[in-house]
Amino acid sequence: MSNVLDELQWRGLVAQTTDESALRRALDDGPITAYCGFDPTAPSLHFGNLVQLVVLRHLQRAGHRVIALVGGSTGLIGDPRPTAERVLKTKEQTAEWVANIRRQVEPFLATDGDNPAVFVDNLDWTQGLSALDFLRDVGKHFRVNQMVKKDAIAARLNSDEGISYTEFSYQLLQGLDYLELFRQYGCTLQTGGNDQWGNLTAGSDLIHRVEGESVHLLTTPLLTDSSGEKFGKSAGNAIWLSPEMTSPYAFYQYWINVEDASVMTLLKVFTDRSQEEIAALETSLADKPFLREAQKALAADVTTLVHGAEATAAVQAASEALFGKGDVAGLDERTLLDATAELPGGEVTVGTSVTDALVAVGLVESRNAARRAIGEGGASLNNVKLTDPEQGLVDGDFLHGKVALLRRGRKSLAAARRGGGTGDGMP
RNA sequence: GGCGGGUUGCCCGAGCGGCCAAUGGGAGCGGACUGUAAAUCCGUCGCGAAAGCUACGAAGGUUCGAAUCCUUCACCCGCCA
Repeated sequence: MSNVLDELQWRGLVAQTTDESALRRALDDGPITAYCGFDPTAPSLHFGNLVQLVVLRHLQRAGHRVIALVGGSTGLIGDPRPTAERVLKTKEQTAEWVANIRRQVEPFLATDGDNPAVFVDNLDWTQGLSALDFLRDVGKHFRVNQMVKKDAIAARLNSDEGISYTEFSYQLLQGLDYLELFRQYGCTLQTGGNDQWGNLTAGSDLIHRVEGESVHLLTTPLLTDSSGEKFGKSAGNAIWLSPEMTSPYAFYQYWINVEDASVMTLLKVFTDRSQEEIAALETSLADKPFLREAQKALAADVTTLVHGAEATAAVQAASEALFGKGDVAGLDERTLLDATAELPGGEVTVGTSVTDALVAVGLVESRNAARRAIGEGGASLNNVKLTDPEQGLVDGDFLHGKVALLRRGRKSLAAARRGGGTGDGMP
């Protein structure tokens, strides 16, 4: 790979760029400085941000200087979504999330050596800016006529809800970021998701007007599955990078379950595997799909990237034990406890009905739902299908006297850990 | 400020005094088939064992009975000033 742009392209990480040949030349001519922003819209980064982190990694490894920006100020305003106005977060909340995100980004980039990543917070150059200065120095360079043409804004103007002035101003703030980084660091490339194109051009246009310089933009495609849905949701929940919010086990399971039609795309995007390795996995997928080698490779690499090798080994072993051919009742105590330690679960006493147990471990939301699941034949105890919602857990159900394995559907598992008491209803 | 339209379950969207826990679609969930894949087909989808309870923006009211009628409030949209 002569140019990092080629690398990014074959991996499917490039949706749009400004003047591609100029960008290619700039990347060839020597290290440039690139930045990507991460707004604190949640306590943790998520799947979507991972794509951007991967892009920064590639750029840094290719010898370019990278800046990771956290949106301490843009997070206070809110990037307009095409669908609905955001609820403003408190300043305290935002500051807390900024700190979280900053911590989460660091491990993805080299922070020492001769080309350390730079971390900035856009609150640093905006909090002291007065409204009047902002309107005079920044606002004057923006044409409302152009601003309203951007997709997210146009969608909102056409919606019932409209858009607040606050969110309308968002692109000015992001534009200012790029200008600021251009001035401070000579930054000439901004990356982001393709849905950010409008915000990114706000910056490059501003620099062009104010500094008379042409700078570059690069966006990554929106990743969708075969039915056009965005990736990064599991049962309606986002896939977070924080282990507190999405356990390493759940994270690994998400990737292992990726549909065949998408796994090659995701391998290219998220792993560092070479073209040869990926081609080999593609052959395996075509010839021996039941081995799921591509999914396993994807899950292993990405989990390692986000949670480290140790966590990955643990969840791999757990997955093997829980989904392998063997009978869970036959697992030795150590393996069983290690495997179930990765699962969500709860304490349950002997005598508790399986209905209550399913609720207690969080596999279903209500007793009604538990009964329904059992009625549908969709729940099992230690891999034995349940038929009677009133069945009580007995001593023998707790394997090695400690934990019973509850399953909902094919792949939702939880551990019922034996709690104190007999569960006979007597205090 | 005036006039008009709107606010229904996760989302879209019907309902316009009892037959409404609320048609339909989507998403979700489960089963069959498989490979912890996709597609397909089938089932299911407020809480409660049940009686019943809670729900149709909020609060009151009319009525034997309201998501449906009236009043006030909040928010959104449009037109006019």
